[in-house]
Amino acid sequence: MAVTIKDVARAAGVSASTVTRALTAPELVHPATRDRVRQTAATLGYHPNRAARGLITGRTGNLGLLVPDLGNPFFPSVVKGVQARAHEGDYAVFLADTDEDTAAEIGLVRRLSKQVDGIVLCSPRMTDDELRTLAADTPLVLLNRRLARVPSVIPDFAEAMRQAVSHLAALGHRRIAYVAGPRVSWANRERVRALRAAAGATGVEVVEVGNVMPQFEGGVAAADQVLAAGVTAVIGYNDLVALGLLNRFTARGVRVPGEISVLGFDDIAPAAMVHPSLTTVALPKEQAGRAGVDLLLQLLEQPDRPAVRRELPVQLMVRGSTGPIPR
Amino acid sequence: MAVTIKDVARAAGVSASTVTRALTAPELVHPATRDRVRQTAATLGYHPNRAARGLITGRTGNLGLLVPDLGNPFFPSVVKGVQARAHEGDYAVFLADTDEDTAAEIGLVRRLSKQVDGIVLCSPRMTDDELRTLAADTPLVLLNRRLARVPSVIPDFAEAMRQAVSHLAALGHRRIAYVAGPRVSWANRERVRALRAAAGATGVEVVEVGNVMPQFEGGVAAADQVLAAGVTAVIGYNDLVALGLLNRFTARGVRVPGEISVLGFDDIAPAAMVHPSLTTVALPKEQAGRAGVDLLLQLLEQPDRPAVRRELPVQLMVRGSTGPIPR
DNA sequence: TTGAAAGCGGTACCAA
DNA sequence: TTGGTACCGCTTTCAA
Repeated sequence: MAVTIKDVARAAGVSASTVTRALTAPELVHPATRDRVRQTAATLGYHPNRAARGLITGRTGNLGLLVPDLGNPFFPSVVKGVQARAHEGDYAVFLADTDEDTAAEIGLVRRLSKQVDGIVLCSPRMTDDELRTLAADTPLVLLNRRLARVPSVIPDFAEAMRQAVSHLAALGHRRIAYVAGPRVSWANRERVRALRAAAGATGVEVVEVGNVMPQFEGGVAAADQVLAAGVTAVIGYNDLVALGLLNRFTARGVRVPGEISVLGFDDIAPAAMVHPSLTTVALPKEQAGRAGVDLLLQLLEQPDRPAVRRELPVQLMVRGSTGPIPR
Repeated sequence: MAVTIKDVARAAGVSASTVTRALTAPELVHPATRDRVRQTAATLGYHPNRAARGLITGRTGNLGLLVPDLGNPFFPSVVKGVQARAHEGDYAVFLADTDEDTAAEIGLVRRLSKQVDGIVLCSPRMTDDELRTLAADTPLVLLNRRLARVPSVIPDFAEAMRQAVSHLAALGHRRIAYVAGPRVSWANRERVRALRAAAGATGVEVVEVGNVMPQFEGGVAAADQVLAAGVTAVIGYNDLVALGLLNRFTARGVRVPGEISVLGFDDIAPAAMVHPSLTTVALPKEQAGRAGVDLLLQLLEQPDRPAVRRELPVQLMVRGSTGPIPR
C-alpha cells in the first residue's frame, strides 16, 4: 500500500493538517516542525495523491491534450512541446489521439475534462459551435485553430504562404498547383485563403487539386492530377502530402526539381531525410505546444481575462525539391 | 460547475447510493428506478468523477505509458496501439516522453503511479534492478524489454535477424556491417546477439560500427565508417539509422543498392517514403501496444498470476534498398 | 429494493 | 503555530 499523509503524520508526531502545511505552505509552520515533517515524508517516500487533492482544491495537476493523428510526425513534435512545458509547471499530460474522428474528439474532451484542469486541443476537426459548447465547460486552448473568445496559438499562415509563393515566383514559376487537405480542416481553409492572397499579389496562377487526406498516400494519389494540370510547381497541404507527391514523381521518372518543383508545410523530420530533400515552410511545433500550455496556465490563473491569441513565426526552409522553372 | 451524483440523485428523487447502483450494478435496483436514474443522468450530462471513484475503489481507470522518444515514428505507432486498446477497455492514457533520459524515466513512473492503475513501459533504458524496484510498487508491463517475473511483450528478435541475414546472404553478401544503437538499449544488445548467431549460421562476416544514437543523424554519422569498412551491405540499428545511412550514401554518390545494400528494423512510415525505399524488418508496433495493455489488464485482474511473456511475429519487407552484391 | 452513514486521501477553516 | 473537523465526489457496508 502507498504511504499516505496519515502515515507521515503519525511518524512525525503531528497532525495531518500540519503535514499538509509543511509541504504546501512552509511559512505557516515552525521551521523545526517543518524540517522534521519534510524529512519524515522523504524517508517514507510520501507523495501526495493528486487525485485526492484535486477533489478538494479543484486542481488535479493534470492537463489534457488531443491530437488528430500521432502518425503525422507534426503532432509528436507538438506533444513534446506540451509535455516539456507541462512538466516544468509540475503538470502531467493526458494524451489522446482522435484518429481524425470528430465524434471521438468531443467524447474524449468530455471524458478527460473531469480528470484535468484544462485541455489543449490541437487542430480540432469539430465545428465552431461544438468547440464553443465545450469551451463553456472546460478551460480550453486551441492549437492551429482560431475561435473568438477562446485562447489560441496559430502559425502565421499568411506569412507562410507569402514566403512559399514568393520563393516559387522568384524561381520563375507562374502557374502552380495546390493539393488541398481535408475540407473540415481549418488550417486547410486558411492556407487556401492565404494562397489566393499571395498568388494574387505576385501574379501567380493557382490550380487546386484535391481534397486529399493529410497523409503520404494523399500526395501519391494527387500526383498524377498535378502532372496533368500542366504546372511547373506544386504546394502540398503539408509535408506528408508533399512527400507523397515527390515519391510518385520520382517513381514516374519525373525529375524534381528539374521538371517540377515541390513545396510542403510543417518541416517534419522526414522532409530532410528524402532525396531530393523537401523545401518546406517550417511551422513552430514544440514552440506551439509550449505556448499552448502557457496560455492554458494563464487561463487557469485568471479565468476572466480576455482570451489571448498568439501568432507564431514561420520560416521557409529552402532545400532540394524546388528550383528554377524548366526551360 | 460539473454535475455531480447529488444533482442526479435530487433530480431523480433518489439517494446518491441508488444512483451509483443504477449505473454500476444495475441488477441491484428496480428496473423502473434504474431507467429513471439513467435517463436523468443522461439528460443532465452526468459522468462520474473517476478520480473520486478511484479514491475509494482503488481503481482510477487510467493507464500510464512511457516512451523514450516520440520523435521516432516507431513510438507513436505503439502509442496508437496502446490508446486503441485502452479506450476499448474504457481506460484513459497518461503519456510521457522520457527523452532517452533514465533519471526522468524513474521519476515519471513514480509521479504517474499514483494516478494510474498500471504502467506500460516502452523500451525502458533503466537497469534491471531499477525496473524491479518499480515493479514491486506498481503494476508494470514492459515493451521491448525482457525481465524475469515482469510481464513483457517483445518482438521475435532472433527471427528478425535470421530473416535479415538470410536475405542478404541469398543476395550474395558475405561481409556486412551493423551500426549499433545505444549501449543501454536492451534491444540493441539483443540484436547484436541475434546477429552473431544468424551470421555464424550463414557464414557471413560482421563488422560492428557505433554505437550511435538511434536517430537519423546517427546513421548519417556512421555512413562513412561503413563505407571505409569495405562491406557490401549494412544493417542499421533501426530504420532511422538506416535512413541516415541511405541519405549519406546518396549524398556521396554511392549507389544503393548498386554499390551497397541497406537494411533497417521497425518499418516506420518514412521507410516507404524515400527513394530507393528501405528494406526493413517490420516489427509489430500497434500490435505490441495492444498486447501490452492486454497483459496489464490481466495483471490488474489477477495480480498473482505468473508473469506472461509474449513474443510477437516479425516480417521482412523487401524493398528497393537491398540487391545482389556488386560485381 | 432503498437510504443513511462511514470513509478513501487530502485540504481548508476555525478555534485553541 | 498547531489540531480538530468538515467536506470534495463517490462507493460500500449495514439496516431498514
